[in-house]
Amino acid sequence: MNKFLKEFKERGYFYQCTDENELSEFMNNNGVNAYIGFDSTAPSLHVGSLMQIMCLRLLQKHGHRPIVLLGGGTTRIGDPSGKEETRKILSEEEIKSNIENIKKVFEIFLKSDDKNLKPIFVNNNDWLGKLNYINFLRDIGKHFTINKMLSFDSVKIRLEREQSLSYMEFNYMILQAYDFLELNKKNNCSLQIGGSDQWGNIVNGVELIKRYSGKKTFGLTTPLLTTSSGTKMGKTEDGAIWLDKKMLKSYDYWQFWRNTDDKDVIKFLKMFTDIELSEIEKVKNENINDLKILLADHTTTMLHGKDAADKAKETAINIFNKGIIGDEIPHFKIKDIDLNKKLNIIELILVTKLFKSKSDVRRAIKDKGIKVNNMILKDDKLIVNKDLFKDQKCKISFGKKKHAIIEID
RNA sequence: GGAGGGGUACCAAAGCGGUCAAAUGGGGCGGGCUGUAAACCCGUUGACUUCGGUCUUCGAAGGUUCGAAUCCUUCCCCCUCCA
Repeated sequence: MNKFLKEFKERGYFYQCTDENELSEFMNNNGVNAYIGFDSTAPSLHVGSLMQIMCLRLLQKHGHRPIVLLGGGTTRIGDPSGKEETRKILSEEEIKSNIENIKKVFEIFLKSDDKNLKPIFVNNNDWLGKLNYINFLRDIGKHFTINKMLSFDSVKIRLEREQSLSYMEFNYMILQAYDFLELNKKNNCSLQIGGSDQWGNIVNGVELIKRYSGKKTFGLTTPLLTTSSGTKMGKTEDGAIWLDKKMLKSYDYWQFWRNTDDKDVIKFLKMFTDIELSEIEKVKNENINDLKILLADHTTTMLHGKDAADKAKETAINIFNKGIIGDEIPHFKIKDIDLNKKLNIIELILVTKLFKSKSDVRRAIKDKGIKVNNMILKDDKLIVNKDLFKDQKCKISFGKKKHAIIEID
């Protein structure tokens, strides 16, 4: 088997392929240009897209060229696949700024030094935005039958659930198929990779190209990733795990991986790090917590750099093993004069933004969830005085994992 | 266009004149156990509070009533069936 495909499988990225044997042969004989489309509905990507990004990395590793499609055009429509309801539609300005920001993620994850493997960025708005409806229907629309379109899961589910599917969304699959055709023509792209929920859309593209220009192309899908506990990857208690320093601090990113479920650790090491599989094989029976640290180190280094990863690790050791708070913990400032105003402890705690309301804080105090300078806070009527601030600093902890420092300004 | 069903907190779903800030389940959060894990157990899950209460919520706006998520009117949205 082709070595890219082999590793693709071994790392757990493989779900389905339109024609595995031929693709394998094709990739053996050619440097392949392969594309993955990314949603531009948010200002950044989150961990849910990480497997796809890793796929692009793997392509480069094996001498193939990634094409990153940031769907300015399709984002304006909204993919109904895997969605229960119609998505909100974003304005063009929002999409544009999202795309700019998302691009940065790929600049981090993908190499640009080799001009033959350097990622190509495309925005499907460039061609979808210019389409002429009549021409499009005649050239492209004729290759699709409603009969077939109705048979796709993305459509069937919506119909079965008695949820409305707008004509606009119904067209999404045609547009995605057309994207593939465009990329095939313009960028010699012959492989589309995507999540398993994209299967239908991908197959449509492969078939459209076959009919339109008689060329053979391929589709490859990755499994829909859930954690061992069955929840969707990338969504946690505090929201999405963003691949962006501004939206999620590197310490929190490190923590996310450090807190991986035992059962997922090896799987994640394979999927989300570059550690050679033979190496993973060697260490897989080591202490599970050390492996989690290994995972956290690698993933964080990849995204935020070695320094950030080291710092995050150090911070974690300080917090969990030594009870010391470092710089990675959010710092907040309070004015000296405010301290003289008989400030209630609740108001002080609110400064940390760990809570959304006073009731929230009171509740947490009742649950014994708040510590001030490592002491459980029992009295919600405590008046803040300067004794709480050693070296001008006061530490507020919520649960075991959330901490903040308040400094006198 | 005609007939019917429905819109309840993060989600699902009860309630159908007062005892409803709203059952129950899921999710979230905290605590316990532990390994910063899983499982399990306990608590909690609108806001403000001098902890007595107070205020704002059940698609929207009005109305009836001492009192409405619950009744009436109008409007908006969703679904099913018929044409």
